[in-house]
Amino acid sequence: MGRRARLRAQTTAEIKAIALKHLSEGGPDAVSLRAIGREMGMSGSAIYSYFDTRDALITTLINDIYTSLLDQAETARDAVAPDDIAGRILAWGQALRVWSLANPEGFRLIYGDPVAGYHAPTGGPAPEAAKRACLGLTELAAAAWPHAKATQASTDHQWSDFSPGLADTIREHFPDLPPAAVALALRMWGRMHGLISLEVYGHLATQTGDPAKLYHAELLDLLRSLGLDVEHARRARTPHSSA
Amino acid sequence: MGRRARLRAQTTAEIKAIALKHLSEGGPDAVSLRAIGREMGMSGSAIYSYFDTRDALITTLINDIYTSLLDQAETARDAVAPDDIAGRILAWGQALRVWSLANPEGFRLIYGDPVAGYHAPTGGPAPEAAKRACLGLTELAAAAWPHAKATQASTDHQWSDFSPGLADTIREHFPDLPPAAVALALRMWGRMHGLISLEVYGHLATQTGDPAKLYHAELLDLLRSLGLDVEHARRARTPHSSA
DNA sequence: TCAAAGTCAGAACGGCGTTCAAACTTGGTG
DNA sequence: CACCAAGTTTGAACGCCGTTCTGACTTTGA
Repeated sequence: MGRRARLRAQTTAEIKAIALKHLSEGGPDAVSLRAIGREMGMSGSAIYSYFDTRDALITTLINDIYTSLLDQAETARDAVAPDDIAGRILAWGQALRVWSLANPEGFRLIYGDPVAGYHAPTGGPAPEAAKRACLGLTELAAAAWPHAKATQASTDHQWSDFSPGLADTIREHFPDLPPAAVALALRMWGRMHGLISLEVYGHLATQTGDPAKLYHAELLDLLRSLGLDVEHARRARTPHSSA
Repeated sequence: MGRRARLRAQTTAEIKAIALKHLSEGGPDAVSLRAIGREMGMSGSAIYSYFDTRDALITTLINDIYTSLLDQAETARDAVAPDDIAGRILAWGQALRVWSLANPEGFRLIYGDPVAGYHAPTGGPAPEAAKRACLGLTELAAAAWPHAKATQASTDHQWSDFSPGLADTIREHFPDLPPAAVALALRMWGRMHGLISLEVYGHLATQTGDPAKLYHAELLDLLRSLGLDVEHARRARTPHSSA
């Protein structure tokens, strides 16, 4: 890599770093090409050498942020013994919430309206990270499935209910998993996402002063509905931290 | 009301109507004072006679939209016999999803980033509607509580966990309700919100082709975890409509 | 009748994303 | 070495935005 390419990579990284700083400090609309250039001592239009458009910059930000979220979730999960299924689900869920509250603007970027007028490129904002999220969840659901299938099979799901790409990927990694378990994974995702989303967007703060306790109770209820040992997980309760 | 006040009310209504049209057609950033004025044959600055700022207009839009959501949810719930608790919860949940998919931009306005740079006035965007939402949910949780308390009391909640305003309001309407039931109401909200939010923001479309089935399964699981009769509710299953 | 209050247009300010032509810098080839 | 092509950067420009301000016009009510 020649000198030119090195400078280019460095400038690109600086643009992204400043964009991230502006994002966390001033929200999505503070990520402006002109403002970034101003802070770098460049004109706003110069950034077009590095990103075709503002949306392209936002897209790479989403990619980076989504990846960091999954790094954290996977790390938290893998810190728990593989046979402690309840603990792994709990760790994953807590990691999601902790990360989301620490990076609310990142959460908004991934799961909310990224930015005014932004439209994600085809294939979603961050296909790679989304796939990891889906697989991670499915792994947990697969581990819990032997305990959960008795209570979770009440609705009939078919493979045709899911997108072909997802179905193939999952059957490749988990050959024996029935489609109902994939539905369970998506519903687990929804359960975690619901309270976190409400909290990040400020809809819980007006109701409860201890959202952490609420979320933990929800995770325990989830574990219970999966037929997993709740007593064990309750001892690992996180302190009630406020955001 | 004099002639002048009548004209004023009419113009205000027209501004709101056009703003709603632009919102549903072009997303939040299409709600621009200049564009509204242009469509009405007015200058953009003239709108400042009716709304102090763009945020004020957005705030009243949120109020109207939030109110329409709750009208629909309450109507759907009240169409079911009061003693059919499972049916009422199901009706409420389905109404939330149907409305949200029919008014995705409204959903984003209420529960997501309303619009670039918008900051809600103190007390939340629509305190009145939010209160109705909370009370409606609590009513359902209260009705289900006799069946649910055996399984839902695993975490200890106190009244001090909730904001004083909420606690007082609820104790006024439901004197005998324990705080754990309020926590249950909030968690029910979170469960419904999670999948709906993922679907509205397009995160489910890449995974499943039948989000309605997934959501219905989630509601059934919720009812089951409340100790309610699921068989009866399953017969009232909604057809699998795609958004 | 007449002043106060309300309503409106139009210009202006500073912000934005984006485009474009022109200058400048760098890289590699003959 | 010279030289050209490619990459980089600037600054002006276009059209959009929210907001403010001034001045004209209309309605209201005493």
